Amino acid sequence: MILVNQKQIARELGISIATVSNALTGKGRVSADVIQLVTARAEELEYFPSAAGRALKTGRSGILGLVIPDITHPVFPDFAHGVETEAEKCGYGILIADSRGTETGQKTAIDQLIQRGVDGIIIIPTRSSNPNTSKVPTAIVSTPTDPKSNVAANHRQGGQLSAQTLFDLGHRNFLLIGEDPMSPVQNERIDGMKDILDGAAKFEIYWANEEFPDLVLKAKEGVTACLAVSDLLALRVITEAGRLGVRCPDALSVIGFDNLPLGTAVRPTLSTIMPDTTELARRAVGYLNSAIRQDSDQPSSSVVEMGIILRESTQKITQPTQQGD
Amino acid sequence: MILVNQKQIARELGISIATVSNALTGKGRVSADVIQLVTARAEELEYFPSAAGRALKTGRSGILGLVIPDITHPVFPDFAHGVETEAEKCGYGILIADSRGTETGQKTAIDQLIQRGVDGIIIIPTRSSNPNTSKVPTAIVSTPTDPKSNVAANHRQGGQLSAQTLFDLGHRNFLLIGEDPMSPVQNERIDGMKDILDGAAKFEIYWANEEFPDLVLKAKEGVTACLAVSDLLALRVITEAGRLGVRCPDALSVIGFDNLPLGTAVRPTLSTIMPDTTELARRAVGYLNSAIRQDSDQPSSSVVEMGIILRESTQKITQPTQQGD
DNA sequence: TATTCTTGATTAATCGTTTAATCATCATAG
DNA sequence: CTATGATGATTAAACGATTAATCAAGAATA
Repeated sequence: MILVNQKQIARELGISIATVSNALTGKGRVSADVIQLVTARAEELEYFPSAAGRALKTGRSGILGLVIPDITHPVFPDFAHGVETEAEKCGYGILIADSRGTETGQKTAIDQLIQRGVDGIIIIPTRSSNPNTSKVPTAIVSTPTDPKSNVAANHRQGGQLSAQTLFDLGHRNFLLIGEDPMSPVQNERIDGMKDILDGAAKFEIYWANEEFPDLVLKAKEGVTACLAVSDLLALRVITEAGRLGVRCPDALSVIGFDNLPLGTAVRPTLSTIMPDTTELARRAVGYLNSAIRQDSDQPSSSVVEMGIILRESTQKITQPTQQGD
Repeated sequence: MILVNQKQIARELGISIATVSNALTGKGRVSADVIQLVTARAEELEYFPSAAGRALKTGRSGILGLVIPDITHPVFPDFAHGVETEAEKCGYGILIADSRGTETGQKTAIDQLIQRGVDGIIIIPTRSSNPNTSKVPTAIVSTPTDPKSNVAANHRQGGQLSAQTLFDLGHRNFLLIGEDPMSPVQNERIDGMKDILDGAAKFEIYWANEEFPDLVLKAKEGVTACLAVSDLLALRVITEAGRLGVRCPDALSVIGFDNLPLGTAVRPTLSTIMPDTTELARRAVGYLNSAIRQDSDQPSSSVVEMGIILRESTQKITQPTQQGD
């Protein structure tokens, strides 16, 4: 556990510490052969510069904070993964903090991160909160309609894509299912669906935490497609339908959101709408990066489009459903 | 973005920096009223001690590293969440690194963390790798049979619990389904199931990435229960069975592992076996903590038992299945 | 009164790295 | 032959917090 520092390298080679530092960082004036000598010795001794020493002097820690409402939410890992790889490319590490969905939790999480000396913070805000972060550069990942959002996925366009896809497959009688009517994300997705369906098809909206639709009844009424705001909800629809004898996708096409791992495990496999999380992460890190180095060309708020993954759960309509009420 | 440091507080109050430090940390000798004065002023100015300065002097960063094979694996978030809350109780932050499942990825991840000055590392090793971490205290979270494991969930006992539960419900003809025959975790779970069933009941083992069983045929042969090594696999079984007309849980009871969120979304809701991840995280952090402070009473390798969550997918057997071949 | 203790505060050194300022040496130009 | 420049390396001062060593002054003891 003995530490190798520049002092040791300097002593061994009989040169000054400053020269070692200059040789390793490429700054200052050092002869080529001394650079050679120093880097070789550093390699041998497995020298790693002290993060603390460097941070103290430069005022930058090389660490970004990531604040999320809930680690256990299944959408998170993909995003975190993207942020992590993207940050690494820029030479940053990622310190995660869970705000536990509360505003106070978010505040303490942010304070924690600042206290640990992060250079910047990426925040996925808890529901309609107003994170105060005057002290450190920040990138807020929220929804396009959130005025303080710096980076967002286009949930509304995702909703449009969801509806349009099934409309194009011939469906004309829809069930739109959300989980929580207070969620901005879910509402934007629903709004997108309505953009397409309003006036063009029949549809009904249900919020699952209030009332779950009677799928047999709905099937009888002519519903042939169900647009869910999440894969978990879509899973519930598929399996609930299956147990009631409404076969999917023959009698009912279903599509979800977020491309969770369950989508390839369930039978039929689940079609889904999802943002390019890698791109989302790249923009968040990129935005933060330029905020940190105070670039003049601060990128403005950007929005990432959503894409679709077609699997078995969405099919062309079989019998034209002109029977309904 | 102006920084408040001890020097500023000292200057404003007309005292020395050392006194400020002593007052804030409670060390040294300081009069009660000076402590009062200093803490009050620190509060006002929203003073946060510089992580870098403190780390440099004390040699400890207050940050733990967490190395995992794959952030996007659905089991991870629960564990990460536990580690994060547990670490926070001990005053640590968590720096995450994804080893991407490869041995070289793991090596670079560990090096990265060391370079960033973490005080210790929690590693979930990539399959049968031998992480070299002589440089920093380490807690390895693996399986009970892995000799280098410091903390582990008792997968075998979990397998036993899975089988025993359904055996007690009257089932005597089982399907055991794994995904990957090379996975130590999955094999230990299967071994546990065999511990219970060998000689006591009829059973067959399938590995899904090689061959998925014909559920209709198996039902005809008298199978009434399916033990899957993961919830994702269980989901596939439930939905595959449903689409083939083998109703769950009436004709087939199914149980999985890991308590994924999908377990409450699928119908029937899924019974599952899972470790107490909070406890697992607590032990990992606890082990690491005492390794860092070089406690003499270094806890030995510990194993966390698994528990069961009973939901709708497991039911008492209806007709005694003495018909089989 | 002289000596020792106690209390409360200050000085100064230290952690490891960076960097501006300085210096020595040698070559080139005037 | 001296003045100027360029080159390569060294000195020394930071960064912010901690901490051992020191000191001053008043209280207690002999």
